[in-house]
Amino acid sequence: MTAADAVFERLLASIVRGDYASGARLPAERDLARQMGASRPTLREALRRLVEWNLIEPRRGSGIVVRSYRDWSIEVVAAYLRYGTPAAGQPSIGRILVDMFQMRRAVVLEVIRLTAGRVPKGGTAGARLAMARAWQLRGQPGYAREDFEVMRQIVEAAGFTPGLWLLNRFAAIWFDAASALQVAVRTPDDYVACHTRFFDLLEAGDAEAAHQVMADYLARHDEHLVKMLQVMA
Amino acid sequence: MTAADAVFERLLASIVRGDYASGARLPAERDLARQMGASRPTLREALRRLVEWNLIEPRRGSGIVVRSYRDWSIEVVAAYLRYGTPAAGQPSIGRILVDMFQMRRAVVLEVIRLTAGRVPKGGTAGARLAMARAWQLRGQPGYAREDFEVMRQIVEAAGFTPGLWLLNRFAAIWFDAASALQVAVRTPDDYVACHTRFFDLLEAGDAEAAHQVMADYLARHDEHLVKMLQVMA
DNA sequence: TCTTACCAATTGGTAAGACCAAATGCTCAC
DNA sequence: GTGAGCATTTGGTCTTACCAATTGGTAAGA
Repeated sequence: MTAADAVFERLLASIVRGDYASGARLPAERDLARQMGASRPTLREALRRLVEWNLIEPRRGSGIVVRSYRDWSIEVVAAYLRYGTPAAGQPSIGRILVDMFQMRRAVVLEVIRLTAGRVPKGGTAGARLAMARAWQLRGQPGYAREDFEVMRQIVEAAGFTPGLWLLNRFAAIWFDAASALQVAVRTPDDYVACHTRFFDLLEAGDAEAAHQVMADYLARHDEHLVKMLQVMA
Repeated sequence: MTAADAVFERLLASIVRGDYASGARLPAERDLARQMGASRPTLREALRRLVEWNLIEPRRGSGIVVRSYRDWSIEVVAAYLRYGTPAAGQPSIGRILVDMFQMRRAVVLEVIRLTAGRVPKGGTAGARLAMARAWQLRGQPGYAREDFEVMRQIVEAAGFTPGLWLLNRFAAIWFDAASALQVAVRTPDDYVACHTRFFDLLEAGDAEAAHQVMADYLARHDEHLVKMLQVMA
C-alpha cells in the first residue's frame, strides 16, 4: 500500500465514522498534510478519490466541505462496514449488510436476465473453463475471483458490455467488503451441477429457464451467508 | 474545469478510443506530463482516477500498463459513448446505448422493489415535494436532477442506504452520458399522476402495485428515448 | 555455452517550497 | 448602517529533487 493509499484510508475512516458533520470543513490542505505526515501532492492524490466517491467537495478559497452521507457513492459501503457508526434513525450495520446482499443478487440476476437470450452458439466455452478452475480452487483464496470470472465470460460472450463493466465495479466493492468482514465464501456442493445446467440452457436458447436456475442457486447461496451473519451477530 | 480534469479527460479519450492496445505501456510519467503540458503532480492526480476506473495499472520501475476493456468499470460508459470506436466483434455504440437503458431501468426498478415494502407512514412527503419541484422545472436544465431527487427521497425514507448510494453512482454516470448525447429529457404529461399514484400505493403498503406503476411508467419513458435514438441513428 | 549474480538505468512514489487565482471576510469610507 | 475595496485564506499548479522497486544487460563462474 502506498502512502497516498494510507492517507486515503485514514481520511475515509474518519469521514465515514462521522468525525465531521455534514457540511463541515476539513482542515486546510497544508495543515491536513502535516497532520497526516504526508506531503501535499500525496494528500491531494488521496483527496481526489474522496471527491470521486462523493465524500468531499473542495472549494477554492474556502476549504474542503464534507458531504452528507446521502450523497455518498456505492463504493463507500465496504468502508461503512469497517468504520461506520450509524447515527440515530439510520440503519444498523446488520441492516446495511442484508440490504447489500439483496441488492447484489438483484443486480447480478438482472445482468443474467439481460444476457441470457444473447449468448451465441459455443459462447459458454470460456465460462465452462473458468468454472472448472474455480472448482479446483474451492476453499482457497483465489476462488472468489475465479467464480466471478465465470459470469464475466458469459456476459462478455453475449456482447453485453455495460453489464460486464457493472459487474466489474460490483466485484471490486464486493471483494473489498468481504475482506472487511473476513467472510470465507464456501462453495456449494452442487456448484458444478448448477452451472453446467445453466450453460446448457443458455446454449439451448432457453433464457428464462437459465435465469431461473441461477436465481435459485444464488438464493440458496445467500441464505447460507445470511445464516453465518446471524451467527456473528 | 481544472488542469488535472483536462489531462484526465484527454488520457481517458485516448485509452477509450483504442490508441493503446491491451497491455501496452503509457509513456513514462515525466514524458507524459511534458506531452500533456502539465506538471507531474497534476498528471498523477489524473492517473489516480484512471486507476480508480480500472483503465490503467501503474507498476513501479516498469511503467503504466493499459488494461483490457473487459476490466474497465461502469463509470467508463459515458466516455465510451463520446470517444469509443468499437473494434471488430465488439458491440456498436448504438447497442451499448440500448443496453445501458435496459440496465438502468432494471437497476432502478430493483431498487424500487427492494424499497417499496419499507416506506414508513408519511415517508413520501419529501418525495412529493421533490416531484412538485421537478414538475415546475420540466423542460428546463434542472429537471433531471430534481426528478432523480424524487427516488432518492423514497429510498432514503425507507432506510435503504446501499440502494441510495447505488442510485447516486448511477445518476452521476447517467448525467455524464446524457451530456455526451445532448439528450433533452422530456417530461411525460402523466408525470404527476403516475407519481402520485405511486406514492399513494407506497403509503397504503401495496408494494407490488407500486412497483408495477413505476415499471410501466419507466417502460413508456424509455420507449420514447429509444425512438429518439433511432431518429438520431 | 549456459547459468547466476550483480550493477546501472528506468520509472513510479514521495517530499518540499514557491507562486497563482478564486473565494472569503474584514475594514474603512461614505 | 451599508457598500466598496483590500488583505487573508485556501485550493490549484509548477519545479526540483530524492527514494525505492523493477528491469535488463553484463560479466563472472560453472
